[in-house]
Amino acid sequence: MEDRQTGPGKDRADDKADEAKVDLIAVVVAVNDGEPCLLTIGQADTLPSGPFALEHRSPQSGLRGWVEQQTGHPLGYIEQLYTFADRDRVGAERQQRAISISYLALTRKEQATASCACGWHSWYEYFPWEDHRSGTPPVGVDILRARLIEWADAAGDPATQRERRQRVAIAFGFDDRHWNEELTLQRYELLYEAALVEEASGGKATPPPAAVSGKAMVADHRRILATGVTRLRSKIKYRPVVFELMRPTFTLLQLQRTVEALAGRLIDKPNFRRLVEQQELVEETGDTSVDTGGRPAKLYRFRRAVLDERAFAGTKLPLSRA
Amino acid sequence: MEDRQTGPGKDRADDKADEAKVDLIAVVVAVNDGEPCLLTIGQADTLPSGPFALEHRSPQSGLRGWVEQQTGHPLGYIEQLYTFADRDRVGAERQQRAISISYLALTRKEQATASCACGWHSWYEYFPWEDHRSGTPPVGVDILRARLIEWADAAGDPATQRERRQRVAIAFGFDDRHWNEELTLQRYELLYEAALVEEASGGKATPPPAAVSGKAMVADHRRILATGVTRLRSKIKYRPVVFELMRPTFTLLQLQRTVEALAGRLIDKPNFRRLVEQQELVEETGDTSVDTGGRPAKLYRFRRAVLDERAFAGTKLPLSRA
DNA sequence: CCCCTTATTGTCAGATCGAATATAATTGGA
DNA sequence: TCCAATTATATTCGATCTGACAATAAGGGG
Repeated sequence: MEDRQTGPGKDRADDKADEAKVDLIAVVVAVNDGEPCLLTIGQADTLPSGPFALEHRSPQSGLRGWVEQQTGHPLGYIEQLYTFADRDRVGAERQQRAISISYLALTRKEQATASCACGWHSWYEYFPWEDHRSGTPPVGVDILRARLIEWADAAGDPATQRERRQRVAIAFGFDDRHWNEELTLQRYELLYEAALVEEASGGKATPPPAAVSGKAMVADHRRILATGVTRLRSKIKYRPVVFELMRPTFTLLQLQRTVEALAGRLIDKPNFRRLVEQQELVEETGDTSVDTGGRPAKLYRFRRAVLDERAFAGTKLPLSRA
Repeated sequence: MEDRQTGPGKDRADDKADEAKVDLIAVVVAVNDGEPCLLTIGQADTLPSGPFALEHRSPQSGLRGWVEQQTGHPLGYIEQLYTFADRDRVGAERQQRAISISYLALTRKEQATASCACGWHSWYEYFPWEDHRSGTPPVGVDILRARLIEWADAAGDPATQRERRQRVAIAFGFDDRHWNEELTLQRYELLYEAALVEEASGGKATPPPAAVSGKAMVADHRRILATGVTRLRSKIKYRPVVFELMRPTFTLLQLQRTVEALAGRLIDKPNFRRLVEQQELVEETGDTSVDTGGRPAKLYRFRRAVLDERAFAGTKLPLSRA
């Protein structure tokens, strides 16, 4: 079975020119005090990464090694995100192809080890327009809106103009449309196309100030981050992954704040409680939290058993429409 | 920005040993007469694939080239599935790492070109236990069930026994649990672990006959197919991808049969109609179908405009519980 | 004209969801 | 000590969605 001789993928002329460098790259997320944080190295503009080497049994294990070596941070939950392999994705300087297999990792910040050239930064530093927890759109969105409409109207024919305006309106929830937090990647790609982020166009156009257009990253790392944000915002709605980010014991409000941090929007407290409880995702520990004013809150822990008990095709947190 | 010097992934010692062969591999799906079909080459046991070469602008374009060359079939819709890269995934014979970037492609069978060493096969030939459209579980599932329980009980300690039994029951919907059609990959991996499919264990154990355990495929192609089935069964619920598989014009029953073919289960006709219509996914053409007995059916076409109009975070076809 | 087949429309009860209200248990200050 | 502020927790209500089923319409063939 292993040694077939017919069919392709085997009968190719084995030209060594087809070989490629393969990198592993990680979007490592934690949530602290209601801020979703990203683990970076360098000038807070680089994701941890390293080459996929022969001694690695699997890409996951290779990734764990690189992240731990570069940041001192051991990883828990990991899932594959996407494989980036377009020819021009990393600049045209090298003739060898650059392939990056990206992963999303969830941890907690506390286990931080001491000194290293790494740091945690709120992911809203990179995407200021993604944080809608204040109820209203963040500052600067009006500037982006103006520039995006400018870009749409700069198109040649009216059909393209309309099409661009519509894409912008849907992605950003303009014109009475509701904000869809899962479109992070679409929004970033739109801003890139409109040359409103620093990474685009090799610095020909002049993007808005960083407070509006966000902190840039090396190569296409910010796009990879956007991919991770989109995946995570989608996944918390049907799989109990939030708990990877929680301490062993927590209050329901802490849990809610974590979800809100990831989703970038507020959710209704009673409804959130109802959902979490009727899904039996958590159980009381019996203790109550040391208080920050007001009535003490019960402490809960995640019922790991649910991971085995159920198949989770619909765990839905209350994050639908507007 | 492109020529950073700090950070990893760059400061590595450039040992050529880290290079790898990267393959592109396609799960090409069409639906004909209510049967979901897979495009294969070889002895109907191989997915179209080929090396990712330097001249390819992107993996997608490379994939299109390989599939067209090997099967004569042009591809339309493509999405990335998963990147397989574990060291032992393709047999231990070669010392070089084998990486496969897999894609899911949706087309229609009609555009088939003439002679080539390729063919279409119902995907239920590979996964007989996945077709629940008759209402009851397919024949042979009782055999699998017995063998799976046998496997569970073969575990050393009682804890592992219980855990295995529970995994089996959830994945296959035993013990009054409902059948979840999205767990195709989980089920295949369970059968693999229990050595009930031919690919497992190098032929040490004796799996059930092919009519029960399904047709085997080369290397890990069947696992890749299972990944594609899972993805597609999940995706039809929240994105209007079914229409990639339909003719330009179709009746609502044809549309329903296509969804049922993919999902492997029957759905309620009036509810399906209601959903499709209230989502405004289709519009009438004005014509009616040439009839196969009974009242003539209106013909519809897909409203491509919805792809632009909406963001599709919840299009849900009626495929929830039992 | 009757019967069979398929298409199309309609109804109804239960579950879900978003929104809002009401009550309980603390802390801190008057 | 009592009141006000704060946060936790419990309950209600109506709109919508969903799954199940029933009813009617429009053809073809005897």
